[in-house]
Amino acid sequence: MTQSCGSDRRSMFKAAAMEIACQRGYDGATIKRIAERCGVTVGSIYHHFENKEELFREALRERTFAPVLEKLMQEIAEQPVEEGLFQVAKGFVDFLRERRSLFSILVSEAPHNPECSGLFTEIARRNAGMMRGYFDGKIAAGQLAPIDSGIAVQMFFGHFFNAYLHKERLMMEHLPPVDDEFVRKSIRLLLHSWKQP
Amino acid sequence: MTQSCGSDRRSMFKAAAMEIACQRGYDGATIKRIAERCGVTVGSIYHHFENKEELFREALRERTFAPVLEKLMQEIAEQPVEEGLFQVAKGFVDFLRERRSLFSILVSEAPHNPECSGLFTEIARRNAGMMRGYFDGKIAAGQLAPIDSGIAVQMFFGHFFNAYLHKERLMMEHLPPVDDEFVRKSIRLLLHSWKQP
Amino acid sequence: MTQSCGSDRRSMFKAAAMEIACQRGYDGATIKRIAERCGVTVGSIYHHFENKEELFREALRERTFAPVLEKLMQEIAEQPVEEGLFQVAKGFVDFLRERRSLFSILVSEAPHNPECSGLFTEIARRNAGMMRGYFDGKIAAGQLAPIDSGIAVQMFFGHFFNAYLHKERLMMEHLPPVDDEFVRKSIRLLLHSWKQP
Amino acid sequence: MTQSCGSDRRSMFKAAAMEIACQRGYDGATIKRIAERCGVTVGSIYHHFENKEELFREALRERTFAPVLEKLMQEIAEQPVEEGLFQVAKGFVDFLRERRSLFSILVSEAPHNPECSGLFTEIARRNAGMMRGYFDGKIAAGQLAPIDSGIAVQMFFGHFFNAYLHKERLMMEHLPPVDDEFVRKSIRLLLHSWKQP
DNA sequence: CATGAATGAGCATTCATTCAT
DNA sequence: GATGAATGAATGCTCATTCAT
Repeated sequence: MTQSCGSDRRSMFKAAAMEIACQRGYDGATIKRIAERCGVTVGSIYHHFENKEELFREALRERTFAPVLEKLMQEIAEQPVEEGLFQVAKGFVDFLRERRSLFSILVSEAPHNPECSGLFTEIARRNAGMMRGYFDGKIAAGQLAPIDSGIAVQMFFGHFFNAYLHKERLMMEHLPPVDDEFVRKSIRLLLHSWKQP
Repeated sequence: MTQSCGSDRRSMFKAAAMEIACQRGYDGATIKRIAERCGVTVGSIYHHFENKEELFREALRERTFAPVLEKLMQEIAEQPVEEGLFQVAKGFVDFLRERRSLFSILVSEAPHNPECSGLFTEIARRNAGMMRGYFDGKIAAGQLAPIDSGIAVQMFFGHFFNAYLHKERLMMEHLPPVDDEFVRKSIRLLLHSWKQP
Repeated sequence: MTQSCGSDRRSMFKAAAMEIACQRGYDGATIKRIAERCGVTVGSIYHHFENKEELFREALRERTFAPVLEKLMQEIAEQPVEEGLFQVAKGFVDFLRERRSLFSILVSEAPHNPECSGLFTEIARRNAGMMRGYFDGKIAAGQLAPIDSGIAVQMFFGHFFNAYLHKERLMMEHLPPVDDEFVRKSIRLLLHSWKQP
Repeated sequence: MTQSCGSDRRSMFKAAAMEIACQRGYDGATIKRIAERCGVTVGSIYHHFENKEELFREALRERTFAPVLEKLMQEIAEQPVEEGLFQVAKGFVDFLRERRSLFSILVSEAPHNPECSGLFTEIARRNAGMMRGYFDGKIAAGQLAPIDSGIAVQMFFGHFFNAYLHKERLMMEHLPPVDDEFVRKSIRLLLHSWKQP
C-alpha cells in the first residue's frame, strides 16, 4: 500500500512533467510548475526524485512505442502488407498524439543532452529492429520486393513522425490532417511506384 | 566600408548564435556565451540587435533552403526525375549539414514559440510549394504516375530531414551514413514499387 | 504561528522596501538592496512576492492615512474647528513623518507609473472625501463661512504636505520646523482673514 | 557663430532632456533616449556635457521661476493685493505647465540627490524671498493684516504647486481644473476668513 | 564635432536544488 | 512524506560612460 501510494505520487509527477514539457519544452517544464500542477511544493518532488533529470529520464523511459509495436506486430502478422502497415502507422500516430511530449522532448533535448540522446537511440533502435524484422519477413515471403529494409523503416516511421510533427506540433495549417485517409494515401505512396509504368 | 564593417559585426553575431544554438539549443545559446565566442561583452550585442529574438530571427531568415532550391530547380528541369530528385536531396542534406542549426532550432523552439513556428511554416511552405510544382510538372509530362504531390513532397523532404537528424544530430551510430549511396537508395525506394509485382 | 511567521517575513520585506525607497527612490530600492538589508538573498524575496511591483503595491496600500483620519474624525467631531483642524493636521504630519516613504514614492513614481498613480488617486480621494464632509458639516452648523470645501481641503492637506516635504524631505534649512507652533500658525492663517478689516 | 552653434546644440540637448524626464522621470530619461530625440548619437551628448548630471543641472538652473517672478513683481506693485496675487499665481501655474519637468524632477530626485536638493532649495529660497518682501510691503502699507509672511508664502506657492501636481501631473480626474476660476477662488479662500464672523 | 562600437556594472527575475521543521 | 524558506548562479537586458576613428 505504502509503496503503491509512493508509486502513484511518482507517476503523477512524471505525468505532469510530460504534460508541461509538451506545452513549454524541457526548459519550460520547471520543477515549480510541475509541483504546482500536482498541488504540492517543490520539495515534495525532490523527495521522490533525485533531480529533474531523473524525473524526466524515468518518465520518458515509460512512454515508449516499443510495447505498443510489439502487440501490433502479432496482430498484423497474418494481414496483407498494406493493411499491416496501416495498423502500425495508425498506432504510431495515435501514440505520438497521446504521449505527444515524448518525441518533442527528445528531438529538442537530444542534440545537446547526451543522456537524452542515448535514451532516444535505444528506443528508436528497438522499434526499428522490430519493424525491420517485419519487412524482412515480408520480403522473404515474397510479398515485398527485395528493398533495403533499413532505409524502408526509416522512411516509414520518419514520414509519419514528420507529418505529425509539422501538422500537430508546429501547427502548419496548410498541411492535410494526419487522419486515416492521410495514412492510407501515404502507405499507397510508399508501396506503389511513383513512376509511370 | 563603414557599413560593411557594421554588417560584419552583425553577421559575426548571427553566425556565433547559430553555432552555439546548434550545440546547446536556443535556451542554451545565451547572449553571454555568444558574446564570449565573439570576444566582446553582452552590451555589444545589444548595440547591434534589439534583443535575442531579433538576433535569431534575422539569423534564421538568412539561412533558408529556398534560394538553394530555386537554383536547383532550374538546373534539374531537363533531367530525368531520378537524377533531379537526387540533386535536390543532396542539396538539401548538404544544406542541413552546413547550416545545421536552422532546423534543429526551429524544431526545438517552434512548438512553444509562436513566432518561431510562424517562421518555420513560412519557410517550409515556400519550399514545399516549389517542390510540388516540380512533381506536378513531371506528372503532367507523364514521367510520374498521378500521385498525391502534396504528400509526396512531405515524404521526400521528411525522409532526408529525418535521416540527417537521427544520424548526424542525434548521433545514432547504428544508422547508415547519409551519403550519396544512401540518397540514391532512398530515391529508388520512393520511386519504385515496394511490392512484388 | 506558522502563518504569522510567513507574515512576518512579508512585513519585514515591505518595511525594508519602504525604508530604502524613502532614501533612494523607487528605482534606487533594488531587490538586492532590500534583500541585503533583511539579511537574505534576492531569491527569498521572490519566494514571498510575485515581483517588485507587488511588493510595493502591498506595502503602499498598508501605509495609508485613511484609517488614521477616520479615527481622528470621530475624536474631533465635538471640538471647535480650530482645535479639530489642529488635531488632523498634527496627525497628518506625524503620519508623513513615520511612514515617510509613502508620499515620496507616490509623488516620484506616479507621473510615469499609471498603477502607482491610480493607487495615489484612490487614497487621496478617500481622505479628501472625509475631510470635505467635515468642512461641509461645519459650514452647515454655521461654524464656518460658506467656503468652497473642495478647494479648502486641497489647501489644507496641500499646505502641510508641502511644508513637510520641503522641510524634512528636501531638507530646506531656512524653513521653520514643522512643529506644533507651525501647525497652529498655519491654521490661524487659514481660518482668519489675511486682509486688514 | 561657432559658439552660438555649440550653444544651440547644448540647448537642444537640455530641452530634450527636460521633455523626456517630464514624461518618464529622471531615471527614465536615458542618454540614449535624449540622443535619439535629438537625432544624434550618445557620444555627441558627451561631447557637450561632462555627464548626465551636468546636463540636468544646467537644464534645471535655466528653467527657474525667479526671472518670471521678478518681472511680475514690478507689474503688480501698484495693484490691489487680490489682483496682484492672482497675477502671480497665474504666472506660477503657467510656468509649471510650460516647464513642467522642473518641479517634477526636483521633487522626485531631490530626496535622494543632495545636489538636486541644493539646487531646489536655492531656487525656492529666492522666490520665497521675493514673495515675502511683497507680503511684508503690503502689511506695512496696511493692506494686509500682520500675518506671518513666511508661512503665508509657503501656503501660497504650496497650494498652487499642489493643485497643479495633483491635477495635471498625477492626473486626478476628480479634482477641478487649475484654471482662472480655480485661482481666483483659491486666493479668495486665502485672503478672507474661513470662519463665520 | 559626431559616430559607432564597446564596456562593465547593475537590475528584475528565474530556477534547480537544499534543508530544517 | 511534505512544506516553506532560502540559496546562488544564471539570464535577458539596460545604461552611463569611454574612445578610436
